[in-house]
Amino acid sequence: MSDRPSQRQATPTHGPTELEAAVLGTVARRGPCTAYAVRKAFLDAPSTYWSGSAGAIYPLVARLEERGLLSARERPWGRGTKKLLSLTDAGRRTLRRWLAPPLPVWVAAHTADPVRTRLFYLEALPAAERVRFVDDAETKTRLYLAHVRGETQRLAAEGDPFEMLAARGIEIELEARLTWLQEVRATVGRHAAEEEADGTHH
Amino acid sequence: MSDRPSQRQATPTHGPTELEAAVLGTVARRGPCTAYAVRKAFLDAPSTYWSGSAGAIYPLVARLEERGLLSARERPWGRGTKKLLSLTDAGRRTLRRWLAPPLPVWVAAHTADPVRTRLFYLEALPAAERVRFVDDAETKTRLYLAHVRGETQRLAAEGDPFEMLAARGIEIELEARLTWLQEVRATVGRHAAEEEADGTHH
DNA sequence: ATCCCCATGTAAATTGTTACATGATTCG
DNA sequence: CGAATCATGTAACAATTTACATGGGGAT
Repeated sequence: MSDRPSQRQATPTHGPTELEAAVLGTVARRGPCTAYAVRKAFLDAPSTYWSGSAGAIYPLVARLEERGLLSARERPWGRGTKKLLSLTDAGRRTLRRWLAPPLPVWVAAHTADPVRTRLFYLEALPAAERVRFVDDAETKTRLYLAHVRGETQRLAAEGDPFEMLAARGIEIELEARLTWLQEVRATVGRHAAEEEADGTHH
Repeated sequence: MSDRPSQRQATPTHGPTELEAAVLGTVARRGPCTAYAVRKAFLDAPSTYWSGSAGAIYPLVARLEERGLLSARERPWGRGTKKLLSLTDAGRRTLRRWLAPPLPVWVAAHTADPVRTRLFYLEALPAAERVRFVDDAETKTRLYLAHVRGETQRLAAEGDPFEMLAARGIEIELEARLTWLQEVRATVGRHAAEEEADGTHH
């Protein structure tokens, strides 16, 4: 497939990066809020994709202000002030353009699943160890899935529908991984059995 | 969930980054090969996660050589030479340790799906546009899925089983996304219908 | 001969990470 | 009053991207 975008590095013509758009989106969802609140939203999110580190958010917010996508007004806080961020019209347009179809092709492609990445190279492991890999992947996926299911239920009751649907999407993705791991187990298990039968294990 | 790793930044104690391990794994799979061949493997891979740019691979390979995980021997090529990379014993150990269970918790967590990310912020779009978003996501996912299915079939015949299983994993993930998009469509479609009924669209 | 692939890099810029630093506020 | 949280940053560093640069080999 062609069309190899950056996702990480901003190219003036290609709209915001994923993180930039996520910041705009967060401000849109919350309404006027501090950079710290945006940061905390990433910090609290279960994903490890964005760390929400101060060193990422504050410079990013400053860039978005410079580009006129966010505006800040000071709000008294203690004896100083804090900065409440809002979307400008341009910011809202940018967010909508990022969301609106047609999606770039790469957005609809497959994700980078570190379990799948490892499987791709699993040949480097002895056959018996491969079985343990699959077992471990399954156990940990199940564990994580249980947690996400709790979240989904909570959001179904109190959250907004989009947050809930996103959590539901995670559920479905993890269930799919479990299905896949069954197939993997079949192949990997057969290899291990054959090796055992050969007596080539030591 | 705790345990927030970098995935991108090497921490001496925490083993290789994903990209470093993928390079080691690629050399392990191919046997002795040039840095260019590794680079091309990433370039040809359908994933946009790693660009396989020269600026990423060559310095990375140099780092891995310095750390004694890869060794290079010169092979005559034209009037000069090219460098054939092999795994050292330490390199093989590092790769195995990266592959072997127990997996770090974050590896078994959900992936960063840009479609899901967008859905999380979809409220910022007018209701009618949201329906078009879902339609477009479905169409593009289906298209991509068709391509991957072809790949899987090809690999089932000729490829090694791990490559095939990885492709199969992508198939299952994309099928799961389609399932999820059905659920999303139900909610999003209902909202749009309600808005239409209200006559609040303009 | 021309074009595309093989092959190896470097340079500048950007982005993000970890870690540090500081202070105010709120809650128990 | 002490601890956790809110709030805002900066500094050093690492990794990666884009773009540039160069040259040999093989096929049409």
